[in-house]
Amino acid sequence: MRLSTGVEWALHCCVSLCQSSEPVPAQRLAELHQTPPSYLAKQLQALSRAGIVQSTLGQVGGYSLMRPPQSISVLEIVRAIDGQGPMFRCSEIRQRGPLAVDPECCSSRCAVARLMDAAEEAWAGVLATTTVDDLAGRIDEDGEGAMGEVARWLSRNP
Amino acid sequence: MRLSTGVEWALHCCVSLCQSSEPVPAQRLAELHQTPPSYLAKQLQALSRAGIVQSTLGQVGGYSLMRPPQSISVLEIVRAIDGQGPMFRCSEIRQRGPLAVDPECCSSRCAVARLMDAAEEAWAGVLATTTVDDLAGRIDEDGEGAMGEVARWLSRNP
DNA sequence: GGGGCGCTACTCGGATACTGTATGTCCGAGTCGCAGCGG
DNA sequence: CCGCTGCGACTCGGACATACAGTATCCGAGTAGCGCCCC
Repeated sequence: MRLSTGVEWALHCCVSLCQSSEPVPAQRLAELHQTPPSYLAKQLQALSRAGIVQSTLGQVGGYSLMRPPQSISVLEIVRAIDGQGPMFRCSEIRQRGPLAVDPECCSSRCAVARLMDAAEEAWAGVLATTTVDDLAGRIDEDGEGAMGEVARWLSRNP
Repeated sequence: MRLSTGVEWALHCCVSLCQSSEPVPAQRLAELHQTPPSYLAKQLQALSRAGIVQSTLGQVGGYSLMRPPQSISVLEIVRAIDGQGPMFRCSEIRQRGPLAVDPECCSSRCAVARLMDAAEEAWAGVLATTTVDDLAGRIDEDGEGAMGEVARWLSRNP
């Protein structure tokens, strides 16, 4: 059970994007984070499909946040990259084998699945209550104005 | 970020095992849950390495719980099958690229990693506070004495 | 000089290879129980 | 009748294939800006 590498990149990209009012090309984001440009593009496309970032075509196009960073939760980004499905998928073992339970008795989920769901909900809760803006603030505190540098670097022409 | 299929099987196996005082062969557990015997054996071996179950060799050998089911947490089992590593692995993006932060300023973890760690801790907390015994109890409630049937089936000779 | 048009350069987007992990399978090493034999 | 010994069958354990998802890459479709030409 490992999170995709792209999740980390996507999070950093969103944090970086909220420092720029103008669209930033994927190429430039890849340069900033020193990641494979083509692969990062894939992640950004996923964010675009999820309605988190907006893509602009053309010569001065690129990606920009679709909504204010206070209204974008970390969970949204993780789900967009990693997929919507639950981490635990019950295969209904109880309905198989010599002691198979009658299917019509299985209206409620298996106890194992219920526990796993509860755990995942706790996990998701932490991520849902943190926004991109929160994250940017924390990174800025850690790095003593690191976000300002990012903003300057993004606005600077290559 | 998907949990291994083996996690589900391992959990059900542990629940079943606490219904039998005598060792149960992997073959028989596979029959009970209708799973690939060889693959299930792999999971049981992992549980054995983790010190959760005890393996007994010989003609009437098999697997049995090494400790009372009240002292085995679900988290232990999940970790044994799925691996100990954290689900989020920080690649220290902040130390790369044109705005690389000085490595000696990175004594504390990245803000993104801290958040992910917190989320995982919340997840693990739920699983750590639930034991195999709890799980068996819940399954028994759901299935109206399902555990008793399992105990009877396991003690019955094939 | 102003407006329209075409070109170019740049962007994203999806279709396409490759790699690593999860899944699934197999056969060998080891051990216990039982039967047979001897005392 | 009791104890020892050998055999056999059953067990686990790790080494070996396969399938799928994550990783990485590329090229085509589309658009906006800019320069040029015409009026």
